[in-house]
Amino acid sequence: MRILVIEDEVRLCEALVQILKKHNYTVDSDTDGESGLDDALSGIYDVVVLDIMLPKIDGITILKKIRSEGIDVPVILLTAKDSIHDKVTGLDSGADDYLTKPFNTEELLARIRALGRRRGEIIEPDALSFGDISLDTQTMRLTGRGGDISLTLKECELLEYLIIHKDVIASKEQIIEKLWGFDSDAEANHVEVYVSFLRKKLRHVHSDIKINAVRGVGYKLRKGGE
Amino acid sequence: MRILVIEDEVRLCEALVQILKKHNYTVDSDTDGESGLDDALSGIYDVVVLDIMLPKIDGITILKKIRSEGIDVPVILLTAKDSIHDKVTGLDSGADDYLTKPFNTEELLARIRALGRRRGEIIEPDALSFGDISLDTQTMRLTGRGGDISLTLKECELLEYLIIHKDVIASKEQIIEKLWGFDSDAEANHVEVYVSFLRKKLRHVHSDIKINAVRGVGYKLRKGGE
DNA sequence: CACTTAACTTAAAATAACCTTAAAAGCATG
DNA sequence: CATGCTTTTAAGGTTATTTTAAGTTAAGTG
Repeated sequence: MRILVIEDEVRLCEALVQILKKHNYTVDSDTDGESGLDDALSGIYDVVVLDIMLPKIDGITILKKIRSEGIDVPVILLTAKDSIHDKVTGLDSGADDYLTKPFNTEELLARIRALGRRRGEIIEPDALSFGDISLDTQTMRLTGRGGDISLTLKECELLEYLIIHKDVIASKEQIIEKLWGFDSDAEANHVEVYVSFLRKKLRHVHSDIKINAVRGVGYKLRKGGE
Repeated sequence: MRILVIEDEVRLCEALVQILKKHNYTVDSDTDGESGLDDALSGIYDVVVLDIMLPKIDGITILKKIRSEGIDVPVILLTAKDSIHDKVTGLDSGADDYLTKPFNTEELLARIRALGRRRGEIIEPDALSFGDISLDTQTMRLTGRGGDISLTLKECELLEYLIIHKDVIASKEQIIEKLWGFDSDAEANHVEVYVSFLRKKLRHVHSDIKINAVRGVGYKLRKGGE
């Protein structure tokens, strides 16, 4: 997952890069329209985050050029103000989404994920992380502070689900639906078994992450110091 | 935090209401444009979730009417397809955000929270609270002025019921019906036992909330200075 | 004030949820 | 078709929660 950020405000640009990298995306950036356009035309990116107001070449022009070259990478426009005009022009020119400054991290990340879903592709970061562990869903490897280990498909899916839903308690029903499908006859014990497998592997990589069972409700990840 | 959902697909509508309620929002809903508009014009909502395709009056018309009445409640549009046209029309008409079906819970919740932040207000779920306590029904944790503690399922349901019905005296029969179901053979003593459990936990978090027994009638919460 | 009844509290029993492990079954690969 | 790996099944053990039950306290009533 490669993201290109084109934004001339240096501080904002760096902040964006840092945030995205933190979430395990691969990120490049430009601070002017000219080099931004060059990079965008390379066609190697999965998402472009594009400011409208840019030195040398403005965002809308870049967007039009990209599209006229037949590159249909998802583009998220950054509009300086709450200017409907920019939005409309941007969407007309082939943008997939816009974001009004100031915006926050969560929102940007949500939109990037949403873009992936909308196109039916999966624009996901290659690795998820939580506390002292990191999960590479591509290679299905779990890395902790004391080594790494490979997971089976179901283990990986379960941990992925728990990390993505780290803020809520994931019920067994939800987990079953996700891992075995909506009308499977999988039982609660399936989940319990995999939770048990995962806990063992978490210990194996010396992570201090715990899978907390909330009786009658579901499971929730917990970091060491909580 | 009051949310209005206007959506004609009954199943989707109910699902939305349930999900939002589960996250401690107060939710009303309509399944056609006419009653939807009526409710929206009341101006009491903090967010409106509005489907575009609706019987009687379509979403865009509703949106325009709302705005022409000077109500600037945040509106999230639900667009049936990936139709840029709908988005642009919607944004022109004064929508704050849109969501393309199908979408998932997380995304909707994120957008609702994001809307609040963007406007600088705090559109947060009412973490069910009363006096000096606050109850998170998601994690089943009770927080008081001197720490927090986890509740069991029944304890949580009981306290939730008491808080929601804080203005009236909750009878044991009502409580039994809510916690154990309509035709259970649960007895009055069950309620008494759980009231006792709760009182102990309220003391544990140093709350000054009291569960008042009204002889022959039921229970009612009371704040410290009452 | 004595009596009755409702409510309170607590401990112990029963139940249901969850955990773990081992073994069987399924599946792909060489 | 044998091997190794993943997934499912199943059983027994552990613990948290719910229910039962019994003794105690408090409130209302004549």
